[in-house]
Parts: sequence; structure tokens; C-alpha cells
Amino acid sequence: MTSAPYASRERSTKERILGAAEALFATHGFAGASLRQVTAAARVNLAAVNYHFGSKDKLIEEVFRRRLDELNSRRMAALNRIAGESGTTLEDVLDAYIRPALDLSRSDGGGAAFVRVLARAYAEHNETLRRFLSDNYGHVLRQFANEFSRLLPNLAREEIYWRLDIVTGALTYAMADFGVIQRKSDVAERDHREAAADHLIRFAAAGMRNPSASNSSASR
Amino acid sequence: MTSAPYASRERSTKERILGAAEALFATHGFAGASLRQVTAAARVNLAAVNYHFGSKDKLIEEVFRRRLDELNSRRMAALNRIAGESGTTLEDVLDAYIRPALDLSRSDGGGAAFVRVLARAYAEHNETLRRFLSDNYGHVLRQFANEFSRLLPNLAREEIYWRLDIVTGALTYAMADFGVIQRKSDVAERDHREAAADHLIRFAAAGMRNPSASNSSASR
DNA sequence: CGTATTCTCAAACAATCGTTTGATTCAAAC
DNA sequence: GTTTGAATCAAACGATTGTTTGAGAATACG
Repeated sequence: MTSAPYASRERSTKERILGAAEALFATHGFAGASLRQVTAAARVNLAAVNYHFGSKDKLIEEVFRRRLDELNSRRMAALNRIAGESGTTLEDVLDAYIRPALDLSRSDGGGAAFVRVLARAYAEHNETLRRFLSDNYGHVLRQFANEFSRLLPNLAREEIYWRLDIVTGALTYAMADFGVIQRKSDVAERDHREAAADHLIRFAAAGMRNPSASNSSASR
Repeated sequence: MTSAPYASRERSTKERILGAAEALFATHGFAGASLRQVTAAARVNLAAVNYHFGSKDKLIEEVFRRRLDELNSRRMAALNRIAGESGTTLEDVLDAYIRPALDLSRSDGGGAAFVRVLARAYAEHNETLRRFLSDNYGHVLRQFANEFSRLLPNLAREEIYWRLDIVTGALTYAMADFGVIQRKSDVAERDHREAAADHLIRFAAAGMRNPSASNSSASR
């Protein structure tokens, strides 16, 4: 029953659809990529999407779930290693949040495309998608907010969430752009990305630390 | 001939369409917002878009042109004030690039919505749109790249463009998100945005200064 | 005034969208 | 070999997309 018919093919139909959808959503967006493009790229029948996933929206959710399950468990593992410790810095927490996404963007199997899908999800303020992400991975964000609150006791909870959203959005976009531009040498690419990620984390830490009420005059 | 018939209306048909399109593109994206939504929000006939602009793509271009003409001339004015000077810092150049966009997002007449449209344009890697922006405002980017090259003589020209794209994309997204979240007090909002912008600029400067080949080990 | 031009409007255009249907093919169960 | 259920397929569904049409109303020009 759980065995897969048609399994002699290279990959299962569901996985081929998910892979093609991921790549096309990254390039053309969720509204811009049609199911006919997706099924043509996956070389499956048009009806296969609704058969296996139910609808386009459910397919979109599955594209997220496939990657975010592992991404967020890695984030949680990294956070649990440092949460509550006395020597933990803001940069450490941000690293626990960002590094798994950076690793994902470096992975071979379409992870780079998914990071661009993530950036699109941030750009689009799709309400149903945000609800899905909040319902399924809200606890991760909540745990990170807990740790940020511990390190930034002067900031209100609402302020924490706000800054975290802005900062991760900017970080996600920057990381997604890494995947677009092809570098001459792969090793140089990895080094640069690593160095840029460190700077991004330091930037994010500065943004999180920024006191709220102080007017930032005379910076130049 | 150049006088406007139907001018007794509150605003001209073209301007009403542009305003409605700007707001809807910011919310639903270019593919997600239909011309029927746009014309309904502008309370004009559906055919008015194709009559006044020719096509949806031309309308999109006009939405950009209306704001970017002034935005980029402000950028050029700010850049010309500091370009070539001996005391000019990287932060000054980035400020000349970012500050006009920040001012725009604070303006009353839909500027905040346009900043979100800008962020979408960065997220979508639409080729025709990128070509339009490059054709019409490429000289601005080129002038800024010149100044960056002067301050960062060790970086290759290609590297300058690459980093500038990433950095401005992240900055644009972060600024766009400012407009989504409504703050309790307007004065606190402005102060916070100002302070955050300063940090964003400092982050961008760090990202631009980042030496290319250095592996960033032992940051923690 | 009358003519010309500009603009608006309802209606339809062909194309594409996500989705559904019903028949057919496949692999396993008995 | 027959049956069963899952998977694939071509075809069509109604809805929506951007765009075009042609007639009509509003303004401008002589």
C-alpha cells in the first residue's frame, strides 16, 4: 500500500513536481508560475498536481514544508546549544537563526532555489501563507524571541518580533541574491558568501541592539 | 490639445490609475494585481489602462517612472555634493543613495507604497523590468559605482556592482517593511526609522568594505 | 454653430488560469 | 486470471486574465 507504483522512474512524481515548482516559484513567483509550466518542467500530467496535492495552494505549502522542517529543526538544535548560557551573545543567536539557511543555500539539491522562494515569501505579504508558516513554525520564532528577550531585556516583546521580522527579511533577501549571481570560481564564491554572512549577522545584531527612543543625530 | 478634458474630476484618470496601481502592486505584486482590480479601485473604466498607457507592462513602467525620476535626481544631487571630495566616506555615499528612498517612504502621497513596490521589483528578477530600469536609470548606478570604486580601489568593477545590488536589495526590503507595520505613535515611528536607517547604512558600509578573499573564521 | 479630437464606456475578444472529469494503464492482492 | 485500488492521461470545465472593438459622450477648435 505504501509502496510506490511507477517507482521504476528516476524520481517519484511528487518529488519531481516539488522540485520543478520550487525552481519556477523562485524564478516567476507563486502567481507568476502556472501549474502548466510546473507540470511541463516536471514532465508529468497537468492533473497530477491536484491529484497528489489537492490544489496549487497546498502544493505551495508542501514546497515550504519539505525544506522548512529540516531548516527549523536545525535552527532549534543550534539555539538549544546556546540558549540560557551566560556567555551567549546576540551574534550567537542570530548565527543559530541564519547559518542553517546559509547552509541550505549551499546544498546541492535545489536548496539555493528554495532560499529565493523564501525571499519571495517575505516580499509577498500573502496572508494565507503567513498563517501557514505561523501555525507550523511559529514555535521556532517564539523560542528565538525568548532568547532575544533575555539578551535585550529593555525591548518590549512586540518590538522584538518587529525587528526580528525586518532583520530576517533583509538577511533572507541578501542570501537569496547570492544564488542568482554566478561567480567565476566556486571556492571564491563560498569564501565570499561566508564572509558576507558574518557581516550580515553583525549588521543584524546592530539593528537588534539599536535603542528605540534615541534619535540618531550627528552620525555625520 | 495638451489641456485635459474631464478635468473637473478630483484627479486626472491617469493619475488615479497610477495611484491605484501603485497601491495594489505593493500589496499583491505585479502578476497578482489584475487590471480589473486596478481600474475598480481607481473608479475608471477597464479600457482606460490600455488607452492611456498601452498595456499593463507600460503601466508598470510608468508607476516606476513617476517616482524614480525624482528619486534618482535627488540621489544624483546628493552624490554630486560629495563625489571626489577627500573627506567623503563610504557611509556618505551610501547615505546619498539610501536617504532619498527613506524620505520617499515617509512622504504622504503613496510614497510608502512605492517603496514596497521597489522591494518587489528587487525580489522578482523580471528581465524586462530590469532592462527598463537599467536603460532609464543605469547612469545613476554607474555614477555611484564610480564613487565606490574611488573609495574601494581594491575591488573589481564587477564586484562593486554585485555587492551594490545585494546591499541595496536588503536595504530596500528593510525600508519597505517599515511601511507595513503601524506603530503606536507617529513620532516614535519616525525616530525609530531614522535610527534604523543609520544602522542599515553602517551595515551596508561593512558589507561593501568586506575584503573578498579573506575567509571569515574565528568570529566566535 | 459645426467639426474634430479626446476620452469614456459596455461588451466582447482570444488566451490562460486552476480545477474536475472519466476513461485508461499500471502494479500488486488474492 | 481476476479483481482491486492507485496513478496517469487527454479533454474539458468555468472563471479570470490582458486586450480590442465600436459606439457614444465630452471637450476643444474653427
